[in-house]
This record gives sequence, structure tokens and C-alpha cells, in this order.
Amino acid sequence: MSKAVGPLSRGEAADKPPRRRAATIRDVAQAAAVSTATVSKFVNGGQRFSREVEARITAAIQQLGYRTNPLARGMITGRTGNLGIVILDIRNPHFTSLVKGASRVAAEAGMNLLFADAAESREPELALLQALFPQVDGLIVSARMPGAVVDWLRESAGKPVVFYGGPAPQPGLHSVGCDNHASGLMLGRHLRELGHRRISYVGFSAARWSEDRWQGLRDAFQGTQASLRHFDVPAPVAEEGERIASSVLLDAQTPEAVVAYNDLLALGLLSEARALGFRVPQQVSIAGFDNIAYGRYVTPSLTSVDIGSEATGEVAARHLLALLAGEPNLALHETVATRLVARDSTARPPDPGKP
Amino acid sequence: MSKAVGPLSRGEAADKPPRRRAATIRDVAQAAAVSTATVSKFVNGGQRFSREVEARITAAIQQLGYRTNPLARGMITGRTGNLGIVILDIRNPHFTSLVKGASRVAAEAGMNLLFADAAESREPELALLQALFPQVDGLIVSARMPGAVVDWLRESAGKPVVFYGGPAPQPGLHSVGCDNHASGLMLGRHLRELGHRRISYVGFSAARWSEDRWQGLRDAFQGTQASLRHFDVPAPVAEEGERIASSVLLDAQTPEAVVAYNDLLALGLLSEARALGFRVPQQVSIAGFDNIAYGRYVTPSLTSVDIGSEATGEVAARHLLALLAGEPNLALHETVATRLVARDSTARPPDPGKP
DNA sequence: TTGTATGCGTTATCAC
DNA sequence: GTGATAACGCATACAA
Repeated sequence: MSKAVGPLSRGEAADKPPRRRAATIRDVAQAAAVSTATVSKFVNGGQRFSREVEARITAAIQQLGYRTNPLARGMITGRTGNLGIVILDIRNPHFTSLVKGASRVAAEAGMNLLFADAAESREPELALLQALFPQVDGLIVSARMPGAVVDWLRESAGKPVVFYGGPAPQPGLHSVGCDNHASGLMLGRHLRELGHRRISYVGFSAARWSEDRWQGLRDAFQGTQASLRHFDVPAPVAEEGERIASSVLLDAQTPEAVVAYNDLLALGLLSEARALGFRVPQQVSIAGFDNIAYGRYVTPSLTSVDIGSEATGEVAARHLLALLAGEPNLALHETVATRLVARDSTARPPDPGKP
Repeated sequence: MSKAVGPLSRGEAADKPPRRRAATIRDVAQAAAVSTATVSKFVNGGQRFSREVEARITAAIQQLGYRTNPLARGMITGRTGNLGIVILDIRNPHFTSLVKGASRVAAEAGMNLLFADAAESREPELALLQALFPQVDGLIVSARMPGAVVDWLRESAGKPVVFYGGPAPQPGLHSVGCDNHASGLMLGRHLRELGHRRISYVGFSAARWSEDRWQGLRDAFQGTQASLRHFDVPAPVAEEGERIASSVLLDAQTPEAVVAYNDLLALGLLSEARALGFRVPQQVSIAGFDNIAYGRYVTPSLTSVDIGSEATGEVAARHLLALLAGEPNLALHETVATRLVARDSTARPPDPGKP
């Protein structure tokens, strides 16, 4: 009836701030001449109403610009409408894609994404998580989290968690990731078919599945005379690739091919290899994992295994939503497809050797 | 006293789920034999207590593992403890850095970051924002948002908003960004000093400040015989750079230097230029803006203007925090420093021309 | 189909 | 210093 939008209490006549406070369910109820319970049921759907009531409520909501307050709703339902995701390093395009995938699924489901970057942090991971926790309905976190964090997570029960990257850090937990052994095998076979015999792997042992990739790589050369060597870096970033390049390339065993735990390392290795005067791929082949977008734009373009970063984020989010919905038969682990992307940084070795 | 951690009500004896619900402020109050009001004041600091009460409360909180429920608090205080950030394309390293900067500041301030990627979306931007809105205390959004979104934002008053990227879309709004004209000027002078005369700019007119960079570029060549041409792409991504490369390079006026609105475009241009047989930088120089990390790893390495992406995120978040704190004398616009990063993709043109 | 009453966990106001 | 108590905005038994 009245044109005024806000409630009439609270000194409506005051002339200072004409700023109306947001309309509440009570305002709608009053305007529509029904009870708040009715409005609530209407808003949350799942029930039928008389045409008249429906029309009045719709009009009132429309007119008042009413939007339910998620905090108040959350207090009752225990749901926040948010999904949490904690990333190890947003600078890494692999994680960026992961976030993108999760973000899309969350948005489609009408949920928000609470984001945390564990970057650089030593211990604060737990603090980060604890801050996120009460504000989300479920979490997507790296399977590479410290044990203490995982313990806390499973004890602060009630909220589902999906781990990404590799198998869950402890049995009985949900996870999404690719088959890392198979990925390593895939890349190893590619190199083997090219005729490589001396392979060096630059791993990142802080990620458990670096070992799986390494094993896959070795298995690809089983029964051959190939010699494989293992290096390790403290962080899976381009700078470390650059730093370790000389050790790898000027090693006692000059490698015909260098495989890196991920593309960032590979990018650094590639760059430094060329700076050191190595011709890639003529003298040495270089490859990585993740298939980040920039692999296409370096010279030579980077051979990589696409481990479905964005799909991982999508599947993880979907899995989490299913968990939230109480889906009954949910596999503990979902595997994302991988695919070899052979580009120019891998080729036949200089001296093919004899079969 | 008792070892049991949870509250005793609610069928503690039931044997199904030993899962205790989270301790509330009432549990703490009871355990410490004080009122909830006292606990609340204690938790929120700012008042003195008797040694004994303090000890009892501390012990109770510790023992019960009490953490205040941000939703319940939010209902009263109107604050959520979250900052919202909406990004145009998380795939772009520029935005990634921005998020990183904002994320760090938010974490330091004990706040969470609610993240939304407007990627690809046509209109849903408004919907995204509306979903985020009630869950945050303030927002960091692109100055490139559609007018309707900006209007909505300023009408749904009460929550501070900081725009990033360039000047605020409407007067009176807060913003953080670099001086785009100066950045263009900086890069232009670099090219001028190298002796370039024929420049092509690949702009992205959907971003208002693409024009500023272009103007800066032109101003750098004021009073010279240089000829500048302007192209435009529908999206600031590498693929568009590749797509438009032939038009730019095989134009009636063969450019000595190509400047792109951002590094992604530059990367695409660089890659395609070489594919077309152009030698960079011998035949044509290429440069961009943003100084994304991958510029270092392409060949030749990319000259760019560092526009302080991460700093922008930091400053924006800090500015928002200040707004939230009701800081009195806050400038409407904060400028982030820029810096030319000259690398190998720019060099003297093939035929220097005479002064 | 609709309404009544209660409580979610917290902070703020005002007493004591 | 400390305590009662009334909100905050909403959803949900249960009653009608």
C-alpha cells in the first residue's frame, strides 16, 4: 500500500540517512499479509500455494527487493552456501585451472567459492583452514596437506572434504586426481619410442605422487638398457628448474631427455638449457606434466602430459556437491583422464643407439 | 572437570554418532561458571577481567575447543569477516597475481576471500555479484564492469567497493590502478629510443584504459615522423593475438614494432609472427603490458611494462580494509607504480631511418 | 494451504 | 568487572 519500502519503525521520519536497511522476511510477510512461515516456504519452494497468496508474495518480494539473508538461514540449516578451496600456489597455472573448474561448478550450483592460497606458508595452513571452515559447507583441498591438517579435518567432522591431486592422504577420504603412474608411463613410452636411453627425472618429492610419475617413467623402460636418474627440487617452480638445470645437464651421465615433475620446472629447465647452449630437442628432449597453456608459446613448444587440471576442479566440486547432497553410492576416488601432448621439445635423440 | 568435551544435553548417551556438535559460547560460559556476556567480551577483547575469571574462561575455551561462530556474530554485527573479489578471467596471470596480492592482505587481516570468476559470462556478472554480496563486508571488482552492475553496486549501499584496473567507472567511487597513459608513454619512449617509426597497437577497446595506453604510446612519438596504427581484438587472450597477427604484420604498413594491450596478446602475436617467418626482434619488435611471469620464458623473452598486478591486489585489499575501518582521509584513487621491463623482443629496427 | 511458536549462537544494552 | 536479556533474520515442528 504505502510507497515506502522499508519498515516503518526505527525512526523512519529521521532525515539523516535515507538509506533503507534490507527488507526482511517479516517485511515481505507483512506486505503480502501472510505469515513469515508462509513466505519462507514459498521462497524455499517445494510446496503449493493458493494463486492469490502466491501472487501477493511474489509482488511483495519483487517490490521490496527481498533477498533471503544467507547468514540467518545458515544458522538454522547449518549450511552456508559456500564451498571452500585451498590452493597451494595460485601462481601455478595448474591450480589456476583447478580453481576455474571448481568455480564454474560452484556457480552453476548457486554456491560461492571461498578461496585460500597456502602460498609460501609453512604452518599457517591449519590457521587458514580453520578460518575458512565455519564459513563453508565443504572443502576442496590438496592431497598434499600436512598430516596435522588432515587429522584436524577429519576430526572436525561433519563437513565433507574432497582431496585433489592424488590419492587421499589417509584411507577412507574422498579424492579426485589422475593416475600419476599411468601418466609417467605414457610419457616414458613416448620417449622410449623416440629412442631415448638416458633419462633424467627432476622430481618434487614433497608431492607423494612425484614418485608415481617416476615409477611410471621407469616402468616404461623396463627390459631395456635405458638408464634413469632421479633429481629433486624443493619447490615445483620455474626458478628451481633453472637452478637445477646445470646439475642435470652437465651430470656425469648426460641425459638425452629430461622429464620434470611439472611444466613450470620444465619451463625453467628448457630456458636454462638453451642458455647453457644446449639445443632442444636436437641435443636434449625436455617434457613435463600439467599441460599449462604457456607450454604452447615457448620455444620449442613443450611436450607435456595433460592431467586434466580444470576437469579435476570440476569433478572435485561436483563430488563435493554430491557428498553434500548425501548421495549414497559415491566412489572414494574419481580418476581424471590424462593425455599426452607431444610438441616440439621432444624428438629423437642425437645418436639413436641400436635396438 | 569431566573429560568429555561436548555438551551433555542432546542424547550424549546415544551410541550412534559420537560426533559432538561444536561448543557454543553457552558451553564455555557454563564450564567457566560465568555468563555468556562475559565470555563474549573476553573473546572480543577490549576489557579487563579478574585473573580468576580470565583463567577459567581461557581453560574452558581451550578444553572445549571453542571457536566463535562467524555466522551468528555476523547476524548481530553485520560483518561477515569476508572480502569479495570478482575477477574477469582467472586464466590471465595478471588477475592471478591480483588475487594473490589481495589474498595475502586478507589473510593477514584475518579475513577470508570470496572469489568469483566472471569468465566467459555475458550477463551473469550481476547474479554472481548478488550471490557474493550478502556474504562479504566489501568488494574488490574490476573497473571494467558493465554499467548496470556498477549502478546496482552503488545502490545496494552500505558495503564499500574498490575498483581495480583503472579509474572507477563512475565518479565518487574508490579505485586502484596504474597510470595507463604513463605506461604507454614509457613503452613508447623505449621504442622511440630504439629508433622505431612504424608502430602498430593491438588494443582491447572493451577496457577503457586500452585507449589510455594507446594515447601514451602516441604521445611518445609526438613531434616525430612516426606512423601509428590501431587494431582491436574482442578478447585480451593469446588466441586473439595469434589470430590477428597476420593482419597486423602483413598490413599495408609493415610495422617495425607491435605493442599489445597485454602480454597474453603479445605472446600470441610473438608466436604467430615467428610462425609466419618474421624474425623477432630483428624484423619486428613486440611488447606488451602486465609483465606476466611467462614473458621470461618465451623466445625471445618479452619486453613488457610491469603494471604492478600483485601490488594492485594488495593495495585494493588494504584500501578496502581502510574503508571498512572507516578511515577518514582516504584518497579516492590510489596509483600503483609501473616499470618498463626491457627484454629481448624489442631491439633496433632493421633500417634505423635517419633522424 | 496457512499460521504460531520456538530456537539457531552471538553481541549489545543496560543493569548490578 | 560481571550478568540478564533482547535482538539479529530465518526455518521448522506442530497446530489449525
